[in-house]
Amino acid sequence: MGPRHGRDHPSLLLRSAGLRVTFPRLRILQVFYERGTKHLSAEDIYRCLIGEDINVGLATVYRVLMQFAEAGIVSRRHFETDGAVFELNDGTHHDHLICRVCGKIEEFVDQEIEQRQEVIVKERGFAHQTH
Amino acid sequence: MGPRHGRDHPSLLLRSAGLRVTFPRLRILQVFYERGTKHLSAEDIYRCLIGEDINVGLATVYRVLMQFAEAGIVSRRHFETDGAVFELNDGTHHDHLICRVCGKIEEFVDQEIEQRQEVIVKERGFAHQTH
DNA sequence: CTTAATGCAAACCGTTTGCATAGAT
DNA sequence: ATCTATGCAAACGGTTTGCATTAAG
Repeated sequence: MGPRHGRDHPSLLLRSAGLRVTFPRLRILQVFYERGTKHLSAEDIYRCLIGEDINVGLATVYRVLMQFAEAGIVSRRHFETDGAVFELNDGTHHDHLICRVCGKIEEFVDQEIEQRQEVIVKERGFAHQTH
Repeated sequence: MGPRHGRDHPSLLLRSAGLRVTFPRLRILQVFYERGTKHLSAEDIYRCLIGEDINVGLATVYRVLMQFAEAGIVSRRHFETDGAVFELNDGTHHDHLICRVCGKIEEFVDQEIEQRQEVIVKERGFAHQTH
């Protein structure tokens, strides 16, 4: 059921998310595919789209990113800085390692940590549900 | 007398942080001590101080919180929501478990996770430093 | 043709800052 | 007396929204 992006044709990806296929949405997807950086702010994306033949407004970038996030196409992250960054979902979960000096973000997955998190959530999960 | 476990007299705490002892700073500290909730936004604190004999401005709340954070008295957190929350430092490190439905925050510490994090940071740490 | 998506500008919200005044040492 | 801290209001940056227009289905 989980959308397998990354290999799907962008139009199909949008359709299967129940979104109309429009220029801004395609273009924003493209930026994610093209860009080396994995974590992009709305502004980052907006700046990539300025000065092109067809104009895309900043408000649209925000709207599209929100829709993408709701559809599971991207994830919205906040880290410790103000302002959100968005990251294309590739179906794999991972954590982040952020350099406090240069802000560089590296990703990692550690099975031990994942397992312990599961245990802890389970331990407390029931308490939450009764709340 | 000497500092008592975990909670110095507020004035001493401020002094030892190199901060002048002022009404707003004392009052904001008090709010942290009195409030059951551990994670407070600037607004939360501000609202606690409205309608009292002496007025404390919102800008002051922000300024004081920033100073407290710099002095290590509180920590600033962002979680996934917009807006920062502040938490009194008690010297112990912990992680957070946040309910996606009601927003409730629980704290926990897990030694296995802490150790794995150490390992991972070390593994990648050198790469960072050369950067 | 119908309904959703877009651009633009204005609104918004949390946070920061400039400035004249009050307050701490 | 000095020099910092405060309140207020205005500025700010990121994000959202109202509305008339355009484009997708």
